Amino acid sequence: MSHTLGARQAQKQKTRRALLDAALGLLEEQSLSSLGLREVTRAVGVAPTAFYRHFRSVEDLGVALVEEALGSLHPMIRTIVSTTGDGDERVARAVELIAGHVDAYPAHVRFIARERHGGVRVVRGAIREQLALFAGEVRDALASDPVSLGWEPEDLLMLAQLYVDQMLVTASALLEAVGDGAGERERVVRDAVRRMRLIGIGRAHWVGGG
Amino acid sequence: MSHTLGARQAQKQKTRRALLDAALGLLEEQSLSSLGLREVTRAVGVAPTAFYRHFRSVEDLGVALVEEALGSLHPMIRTIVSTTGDGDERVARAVELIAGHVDAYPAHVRFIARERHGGVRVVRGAIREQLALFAGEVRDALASDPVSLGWEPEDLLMLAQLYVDQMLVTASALLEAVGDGAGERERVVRDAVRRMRLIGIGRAHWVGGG
DNA sequence: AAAGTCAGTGAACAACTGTACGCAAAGTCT
DNA sequence: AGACTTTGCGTACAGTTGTTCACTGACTTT
Repeated sequence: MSHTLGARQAQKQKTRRALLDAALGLLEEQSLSSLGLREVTRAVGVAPTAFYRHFRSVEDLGVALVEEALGSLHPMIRTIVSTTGDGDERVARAVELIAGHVDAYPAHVRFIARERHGGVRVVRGAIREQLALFAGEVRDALASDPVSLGWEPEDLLMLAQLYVDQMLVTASALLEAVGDGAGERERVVRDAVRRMRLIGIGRAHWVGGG
Repeated sequence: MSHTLGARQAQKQKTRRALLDAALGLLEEQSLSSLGLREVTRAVGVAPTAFYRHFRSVEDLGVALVEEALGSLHPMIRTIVSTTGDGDERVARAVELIAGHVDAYPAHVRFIARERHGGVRVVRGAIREQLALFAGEVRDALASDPVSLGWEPEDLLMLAQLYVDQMLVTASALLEAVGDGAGERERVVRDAVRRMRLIGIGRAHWVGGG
């Protein structure tokens, strides 16, 4: 069924990639709901109608971008979550990992930050779904940690969501910081570390019920 | 200088309001960078060219919306911040206040959440600026609290930003919850309260330096 | 009462949009 | 080798967009 992906499929994938990349580039300075199909094909250098061979609409392309941007992030989540060591070390390691990802895929990060609350319903839904998966993974990791012994399941999920949100806030802050001076980036990283540390302290002294 | 604002100016203000409201309505299901000038005037029932009598462009209208949506929020910030009482009471009061605001001005809240990372640079800048003002106010309030005695100024601002971010996260979560069942809303409120409480606990046990 | 201001009009413009249709040509299968 | 499939092309259409211009008519000022 899958020898080496015939030259036919290969070319198709290539065009598809080009469309996705061009869209991602254009989305650095606008949002998905204003992105035109023709705009994308023009940037790639193919006829407008070629678009339909790959996506049913721009919204469809948006969903594909979500899966690409967030689907590939699961390994990183697991890496962060399974990192051993002292609390502060873990936080620093996690923020470094996030910063590295932002440097490597800035357009993906910007896209997610922008479209998470953006104007396209299905894309918002796709992002929400992926983030819920992340929160689930983080919660499971938190659950298998002695610190979480007295915790109720509900509170664990709450904390996991807080961590996921912080991850996004940090990523988006880093993105905004690349424009400003070089020192700005370090300031953002330091701030992110301290936010995470404060949350960690809250976690350590948490008392359920209330 | 301001007798009773002649019938001329009054009518102008009325149309301006209509434009802002129509735009706000249209922005519930799309983002600013895809909002057309003609779309807005059509919704109001005036000629496209009338738009220019009030705003230079749609971006301009966006900035006006930011000032309207966030400028009017300063009193609420001060109310939250100056509320006295036990920690948990304050948190519950604050979340209630936020929830009330979301109920009263859902379109404004949606607009801010959407355009904070949206595709229009000047609007992002305007929002960022207002949020920085909020963070400053919160920091000042935190500074004049005995709990913050050992705190460095930098850390106080960090905490203030964390609170402001949480406010937005809560507001946007409440917005998404109105569609789902009635119980969903209470769940979101409970979650928000616990997040804020956890942060408060982290604050109480914070140790600077490190 | 006359002169001036100015919010809103309506027609016209070039440029753009998404989508439908049939065609070409290259890859794949029998 | 021949039949089939399918990616991409070109043309065309109706509808939309932002912006310009000269205009009307109600309100203000003198």
